[in-house]
Amino acid sequence: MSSRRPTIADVARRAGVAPSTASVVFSGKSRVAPETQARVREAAAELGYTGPDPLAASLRRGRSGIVAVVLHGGIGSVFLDPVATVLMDGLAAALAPLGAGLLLLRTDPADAPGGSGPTLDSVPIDAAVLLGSTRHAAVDAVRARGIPVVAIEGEAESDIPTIALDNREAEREIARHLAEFGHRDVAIVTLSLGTGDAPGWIAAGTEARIAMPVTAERLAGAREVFPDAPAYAAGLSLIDEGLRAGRAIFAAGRPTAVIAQSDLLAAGVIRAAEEAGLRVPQDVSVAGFDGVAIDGIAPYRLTTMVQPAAERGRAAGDLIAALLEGRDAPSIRFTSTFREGNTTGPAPPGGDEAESASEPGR
Amino acid sequence: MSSRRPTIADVARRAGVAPSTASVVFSGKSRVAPETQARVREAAAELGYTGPDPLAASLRRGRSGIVAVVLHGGIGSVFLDPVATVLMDGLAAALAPLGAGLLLLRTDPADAPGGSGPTLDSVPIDAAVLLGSTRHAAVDAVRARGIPVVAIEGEAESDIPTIALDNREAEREIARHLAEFGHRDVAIVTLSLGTGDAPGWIAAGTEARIAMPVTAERLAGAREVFPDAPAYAAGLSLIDEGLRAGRAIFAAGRPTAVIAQSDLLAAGVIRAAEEAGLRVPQDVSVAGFDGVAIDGIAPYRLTTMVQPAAERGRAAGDLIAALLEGRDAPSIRFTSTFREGNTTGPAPPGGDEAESASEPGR
DNA sequence: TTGTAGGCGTTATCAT
DNA sequence: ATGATAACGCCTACAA
Repeated sequence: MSSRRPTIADVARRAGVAPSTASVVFSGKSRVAPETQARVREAAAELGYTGPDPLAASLRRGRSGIVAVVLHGGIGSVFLDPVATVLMDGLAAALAPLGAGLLLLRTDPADAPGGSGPTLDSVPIDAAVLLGSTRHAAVDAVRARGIPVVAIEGEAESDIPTIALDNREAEREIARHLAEFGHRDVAIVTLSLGTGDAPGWIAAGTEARIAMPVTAERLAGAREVFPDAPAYAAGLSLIDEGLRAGRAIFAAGRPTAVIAQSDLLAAGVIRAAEEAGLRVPQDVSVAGFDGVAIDGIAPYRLTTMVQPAAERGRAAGDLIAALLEGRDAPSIRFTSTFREGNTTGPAPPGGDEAESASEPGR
Repeated sequence: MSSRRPTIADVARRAGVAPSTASVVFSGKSRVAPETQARVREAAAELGYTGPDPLAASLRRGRSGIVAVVLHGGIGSVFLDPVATVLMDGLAAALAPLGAGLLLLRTDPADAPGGSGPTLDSVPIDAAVLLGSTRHAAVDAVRARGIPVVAIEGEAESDIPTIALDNREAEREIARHLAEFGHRDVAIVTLSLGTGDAPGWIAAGTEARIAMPVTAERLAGAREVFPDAPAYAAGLSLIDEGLRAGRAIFAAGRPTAVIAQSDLLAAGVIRAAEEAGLRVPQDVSVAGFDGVAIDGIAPYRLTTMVQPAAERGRAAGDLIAALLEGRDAPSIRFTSTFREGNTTGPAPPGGDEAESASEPGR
């Protein structure tokens, strides 16, 4: 018969009430006589009406109940990182009471013209969370529209409220831990530089061009303690990438300790050390960063800086909630805490030939 | 001054054109004189108008550009599984040309009354993808509204189009591979039962109650070859869970082969074997399932059934695209292919005491 | 090429 | 407790 889906107006008509009354029956916003209520529900059932259309309701309310999460790179590569995963869980938890869901968006929809993918400004969102860098063309447009935007790990200079981490201080702390153990000959494995360069040793000039804030900050922290340590940049935060980096490092020299910028990388470095016949921590100490649970690295317990990932996600959610209510909310900076595991120990005695791991790359 | 955001009508007025003209300038749906266009854009810039409101546009078009992905459990636990991750990537890729983004929704919004979380029927979506089970209250409501729903790994009996996998046949195939190698004494490690039970040996009666289709199907396939093999149910698909299961198995007996229902579980079983002083594959063979890249299990290459995870995700996306265009689209069943690695081999000779791994649990 | 008009389906407000 | 009305902001025939 009718090809059109029934609307709340149809239901109201059939039940013999006003549309506004029917609406209230579904939203529960105000009291309705039980009898009227029953009539409305009955009419709805007869018509096959399943409730207000979310799109129309959203327009009317001015809220879609959707928060965008802007990712760098594909879903696959982002969620391989347990930190991102935990962050998202925290975020989802904080947003759930708002009834808001998470919409995954990527920054670079291949720029193909003609609308290849969904974009920040083509999609009905109430707010956005930036996961990597805050530099993104559509961000300004979205903010201009009055939509709250929050960043996790963004550039410091931006005026976007940020859920930051004490990357530099934390990395310095763990570097000091190694220094106190007597380590002098240390190598560093960094996260992606974000420059598009392939993984490999970081040349002197490259260091200033690092595009990923996290990477740069953690490196700077380590550098405060070990200014001349050679650094190898990994591609992604993965065990296998750490393995590659570790192989390169142990092929080039015999540092007594390796500082990895993530626990996954550290796990890979440990593998590489084992491969090279080195015991951890007797022959070489390995330190990580993040402190999230890593599947499959038992029986090691990494010495690492534990960042409050879930709390950060939750904080982002709370911040959004605040902004959405019109309160204004400040950036927050979280602190990491040192956790000693069984992967670091005193520097082995002997072989004090300075800089045995020095600048191998070229 | 004005507190209200400018609308396209404001822009049109200021530019001295009709609203429809301004609209066309932004959508590019039809040619507009360059000069008019410039006037409109200028007016927009002056007013701080950043483009049509996606919500209003969506209502008008009847499309929100959002596809829901319904997950079982938190984001954290779902994305720990590389298969899910790859599936999602494929899905996102297939949906991008449609300009559709992925909205993450979980099945069990803690059931807290009063609307604790976003739900399938409270959110403006164009379609939905069910990731785990298809049994979900809101699904019917959504389908009643005419919204396409597609399942990945759903119950067979449902009338929802499904992207299926030959779980049973595939697992039978790999079991046969082991049988041909002479293995008779085999243990099985299954994925979650979905019953809420804690990990542990599967009692005879439990087997019929398995709620996760994948688990039941793969188990059935293995059972065709090894009807009496003891089976241990893991909680999640994780290396550490496989390790736990493996420990339990090797503590209880000395099977010559272990069939794990996922590669992650297999990786854990291998660890457990190493712990127990068993060499893989000389002393014990280990077979997996999925064939996705697993971070950190080098140098092993698992013998496994490779499922086309990315293709499945893409197929789900294509299916949705078809349904959205009104074409109707059939369920698809994908086939897994056997891949021999270095973790399975001939059953070791000797010790033929039948069923050395038999029913240890109780 | 540009303008006019009507409606997409709701819900908030105000009156009754 | 219920009803009438007016937006929410846009888009698309259709007419000029």
